[in-house]
Amino acid sequence: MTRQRQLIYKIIMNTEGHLSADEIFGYAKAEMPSIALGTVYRNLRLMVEDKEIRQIITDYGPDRYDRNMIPHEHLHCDGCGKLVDITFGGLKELLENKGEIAVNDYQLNIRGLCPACNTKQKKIRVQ
Amino acid sequence: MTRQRQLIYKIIMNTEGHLSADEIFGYAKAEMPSIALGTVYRNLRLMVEDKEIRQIITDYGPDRYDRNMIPHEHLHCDGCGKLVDITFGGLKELLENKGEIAVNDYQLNIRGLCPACNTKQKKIRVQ
DNA sequence: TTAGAAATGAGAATTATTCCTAAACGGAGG
DNA sequence: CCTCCGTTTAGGAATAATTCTCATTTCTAA
Repeated sequence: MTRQRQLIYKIIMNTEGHLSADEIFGYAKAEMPSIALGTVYRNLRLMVEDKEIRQIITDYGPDRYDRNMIPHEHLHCDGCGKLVDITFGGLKELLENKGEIAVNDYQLNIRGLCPACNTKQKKIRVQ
Repeated sequence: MTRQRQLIYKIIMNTEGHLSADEIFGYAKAEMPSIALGTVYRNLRLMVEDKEIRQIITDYGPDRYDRNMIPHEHLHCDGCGKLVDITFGGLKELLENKGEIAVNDYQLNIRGLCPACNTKQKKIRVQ
């Protein structure tokens, strides 16, 4: 494992949120000014293939990368604009039973309101 | 509604599968050689906004467009390579009940085996 | 220590999509 | 039918994200 790959891995592991390749490149460049964007992309792809990290494909910008390998869903909140993790256990099994299919991997992207914004919204409605 | 938009709409409605913008452009050009790719993209975006058609974002190539507005999921089969529609009713409600969120829209992309390939696979295992 | 393999840095190339602008179209009112 | 005016188009340039190329550098193991 190269120094570059170690650094990229460390950055993702030390970050709570969801980083884009360019953001990771920015942080990496601060510690290792000679690193190239292509190296970041190559290593991200390799890590995704090795299932060390998770890739989130969205419809409103660049892909994002996530240290959380526990299967979970992503919610793009129309209220606060954030990309939020949602855990919804057993979806894989549910899909396999209902659909007569085999699921190797899946990605569920939701657009809607996160728990916080949804609660706010309900209160407004009640008033 | 312009002739261009009518043509694009007709092409999508007359196609069973999932077309990319470039494929739609190809069919449209056959009937109206002067049509521009930008026009195809613009009208596709407008139709998606008006919910006349559905956009499928994938992780292995260009976006695809689908006439089927009934909520459904997409399965990219590792066996035969096809992009298959899967209908799995009530997922929206399930998500809203479990997650305390509001769902405006969602997109579920599965990678795995379609019913046909899955059945084949099972038979092989049994033998 | 050195040959061969693997990974890097720098930037060109590719892919998918959006943006820009002058020209063409279309339909409401005369 | 004209003509005006807002809308849409064609064509191509621009952009954004990502991958590719290749000479150079860095590892690895004999």
